[in-house]
Amino acid sequence: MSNRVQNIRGMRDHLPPAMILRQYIIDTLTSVFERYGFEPLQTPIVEYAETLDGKIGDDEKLIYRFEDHGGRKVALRYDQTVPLARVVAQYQGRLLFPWRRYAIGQSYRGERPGRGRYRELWQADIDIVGSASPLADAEILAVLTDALTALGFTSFTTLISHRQILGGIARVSGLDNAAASNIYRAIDKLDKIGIDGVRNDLLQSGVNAAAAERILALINLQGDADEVLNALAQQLQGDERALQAIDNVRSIIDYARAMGVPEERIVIAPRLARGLSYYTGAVFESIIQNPPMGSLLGGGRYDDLIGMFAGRSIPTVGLAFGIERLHDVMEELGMGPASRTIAVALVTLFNPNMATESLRLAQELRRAGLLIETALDPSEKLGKQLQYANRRGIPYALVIGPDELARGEVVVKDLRSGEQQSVARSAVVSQLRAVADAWRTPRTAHDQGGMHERQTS
RNA sequence: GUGCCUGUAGCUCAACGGCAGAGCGCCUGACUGUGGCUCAGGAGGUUGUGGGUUCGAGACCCAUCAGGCACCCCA
Repeated sequence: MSNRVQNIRGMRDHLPPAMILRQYIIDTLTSVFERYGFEPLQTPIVEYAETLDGKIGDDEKLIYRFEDHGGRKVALRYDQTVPLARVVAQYQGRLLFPWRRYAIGQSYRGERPGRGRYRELWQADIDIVGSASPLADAEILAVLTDALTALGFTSFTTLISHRQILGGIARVSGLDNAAASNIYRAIDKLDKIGIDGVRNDLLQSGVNAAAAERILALINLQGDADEVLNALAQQLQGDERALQAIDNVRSIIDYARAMGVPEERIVIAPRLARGLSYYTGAVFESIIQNPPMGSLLGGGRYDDLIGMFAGRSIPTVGLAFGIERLHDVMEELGMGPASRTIAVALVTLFNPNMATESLRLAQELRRAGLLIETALDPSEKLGKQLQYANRRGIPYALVIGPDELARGEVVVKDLRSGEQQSVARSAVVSQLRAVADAWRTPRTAHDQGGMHERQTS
C-alpha cells in the first residue's frame, strides 16, 4: 500500500501566493465579463460520457472516463462548452436568447503534461448563445481585448480566421475533404516550423507541389486586416463559401473597431486551424510572444454543437481563457498584485493584560473592511510578532502598549521602511485604508515583447 | 501515447564507483516596548521509490513515480 505524499500528475496545488494571483485573474475576468452583461453559470465537473462523446473530435481519447458506483459510464468534462450545450438544450424553456453566460472552472484532459499543459486546467469561458450576428463575434473580441488589457497585458495579438477560409484554401488547391483535414494541422504549425517546414509537411502528406505553393502563398499573406482579407477574397474567387466567410470576418472586424478594439491587436491569420472539431465559423486565439506560451485563449463560432442536443440550430460564439497559462505567464512577467499575502496589517499583542484592547482594535478595523491578522500568543515577545509579520510580507504592524492606551493612540509601524508613528486611534482606519489600496494595486506587465507576424527566418 | 534529459537538506545546487557537503532559509542567543542588518552557536539526509551489479552505489543497470524538453496536440 502506498502512503506517498504526492499530488496527481499534471494537476497542481496552489499555495497562497499562487492563489492570490489566480483569484486576481478570476476577479478581473469576472468583472469585465459582467460589464458586458454576461451571467454566471456553473455545471458539474462530471457528465454522462455520452454527453461528451462525438463532440470534440480526435481528442476524445483524452477524456477521463470511469464508472460511478451505479455502473453508469461517466466522464470528467473536457471543456465547458459541451456542458453549456447540454444546459442550453435541457433548459431551453427557461432561458432567454440571446444569452450571454460565463463559466469559470476546471476541466480535465488526459494529455502528457508540459509547459502550459496540465491535466486539470481552469478556464474562463464566455459565450453568446442564440445569435448568428457578426456583432456577437465582435463582442467576444471586445471582451477578450478588454479582459487581457485589464489583466495588464500590453502587447498581445488576437489571430482571427474562419473555418471556411481554411476550407476555401483547401478547395482552391484541389484537395478533397479527406486531404483537406490532413493539411490543417500542417499549416497551423507555420509559426512553429516556418514556411519551409510547412512545405515539407504538405509534400509529405501527399499534396502536389503546385497545390502546396498555392496553400503556402495563402497562409503566408502579410499586412493589416483589410489587406489580408482583400488578398484572400481575390485568391479565393469562385469559392462561394470562402467569400461569404471573408465577408463575415470583415463585418466582425468592422464591429470590433466600432467597439474600440485597437487595430494592432488584430491579425488575420488564415493558418489558424484550432483543434476542436465543433467550430463552424470565425475562430480566434490570442497569443503573446514573450514568454512563449502558445495561446492564452481560444474560441470561435460553433453553430451546430448545441443543435446536437437541442434538436434545433442555436448559433453560438464564445471562447475560453486559459487560466493556467495566464497564471504562468503573469507569474513569469511579474504581473498581478505585488502582495503575496492577504492581511495588510498585523495587530500585535503587547502582553496578556493588553490583549483585550488589541483584539478590540482588530475587530474595529475588520468591521471597517480592512484585512487584519492578529498575533495569537499574548506572551510571545513583540520582536517575534514583528518578525512573523515581516516574514509573511504583511506591510504594517500595529502596537498598543500601556503608553498608547493611556494616550488613546496606536503605533502604526511600516515594516518595509521601518518607520513608525503614533496615530490617534480614530485615525487608524483611514490611514490604513489609504496604504492598503496602494499596496494591493496590481503591477502591469513590464513587457510581453513586441508581437505580430511570426519571426521570418 | 513516443523519444531524450533530470530527481541529493525547506530552497538552489556540489560530491572521480571509496567518510554526503556549500550557500540561502530555519532554530537559539548577543538585543528586557521593535522585525530586517551584523556576529556567535545549533538543528536538519534511508540521495524520489523498489529491485539489481559490485568488496563498496548518490553515481552503473532495470523498473516505477515525478518534473522538464522535443514530437503529438491543445488553454
